[in-house]
Amino acid sequence: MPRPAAKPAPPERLDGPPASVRSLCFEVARALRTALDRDLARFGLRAQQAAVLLRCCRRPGANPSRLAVAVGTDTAGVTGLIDQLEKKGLVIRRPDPADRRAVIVETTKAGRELAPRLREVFQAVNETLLGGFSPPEAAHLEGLLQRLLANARGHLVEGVED
Amino acid sequence: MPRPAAKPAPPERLDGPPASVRSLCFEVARALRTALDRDLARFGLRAQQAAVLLRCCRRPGANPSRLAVAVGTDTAGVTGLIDQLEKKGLVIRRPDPADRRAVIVETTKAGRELAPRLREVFQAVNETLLGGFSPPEAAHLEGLLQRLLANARGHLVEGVED
DNA sequence: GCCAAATACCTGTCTTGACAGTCACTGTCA
DNA sequence: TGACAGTGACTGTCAAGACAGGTATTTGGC
Repeated sequence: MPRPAAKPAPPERLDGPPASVRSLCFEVARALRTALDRDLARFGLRAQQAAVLLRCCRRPGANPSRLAVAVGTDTAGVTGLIDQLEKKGLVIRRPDPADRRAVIVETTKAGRELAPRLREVFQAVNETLLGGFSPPEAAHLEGLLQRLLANARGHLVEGVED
Repeated sequence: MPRPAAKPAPPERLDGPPASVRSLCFEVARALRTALDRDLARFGLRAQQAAVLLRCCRRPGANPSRLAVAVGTDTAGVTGLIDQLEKKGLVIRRPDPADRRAVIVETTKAGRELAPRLREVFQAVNETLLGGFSPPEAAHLEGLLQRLLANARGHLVEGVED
């Protein structure tokens, strides 16, 4: 069951050196997730559950492995998310006829009907997030974030050879 | 006990519309946390535990409320983090003589000795993250992230009056 | 065709984030 | 002084991220 409403930690500057890029990334992500969870609460869903549902709608024939990559977790996490969505009657698991290890996740009628309203929530959050950004500015920001992401993932890969 | 090493989800592009700013924020935060956790694992700490410890070192006389704001969670979360650090012998709780409700979190000798090495890890991740960014570019990015954060938090506050 | 390796999914564990609820204590105001 | 709202910390609950380990199935090499 999703949280009713959230009173997130009060904004405040913390670090001696003004908030680093690193901590800003964490704070933005946290605020975003909280906003999504709160706005999705009236549909009885959390952000990740909604993301999985939308993904299933957009790309029929979804399986847990691909869903995991799409929503940024692993197959174990997706197993739980699908469990919840199945309990709510929004998706069903079906055995894959082509591969008996695999599972196909299909949306139910209820799931497909809910999807557009969830998309609106994501859309609204996206727009609020970029409020005051001109389209070229937003595109620029996107490029910068891509570079951050590449750097962060690079740091991960580097260390593997320890 | 911290995770030994991490094999994060393979990088891949997912969304029809190229990754949105929103999902990029999530992905960057996730990659960052994983990187920190992995690099801190050899000290037996997770990112949040290390953040709390460093905060206690930097600002002696820390209490859970302020720590919560500093590391981006609530007092309940901090209670758990302090529990872990106390079990590891890196901090101790002391009653606040001035306010019998309150607690002062102090670093132990072991905690203070560990701190510089933790700082190095955070520093290294910060530098990797900003690899290829010139100082003015990094400052610019910081400003953009501040705007994102304000927007995301604004969206939260907006909705409260529903 | 057979066996080992890889793959797909699941279960269980640990940690964290975000609450709600509780208790003890403080500060204030009548 | 005595009631009372507010505060600080804690407990408990639920969902999620990130693993390890396990089972069933497929695939590739021989």
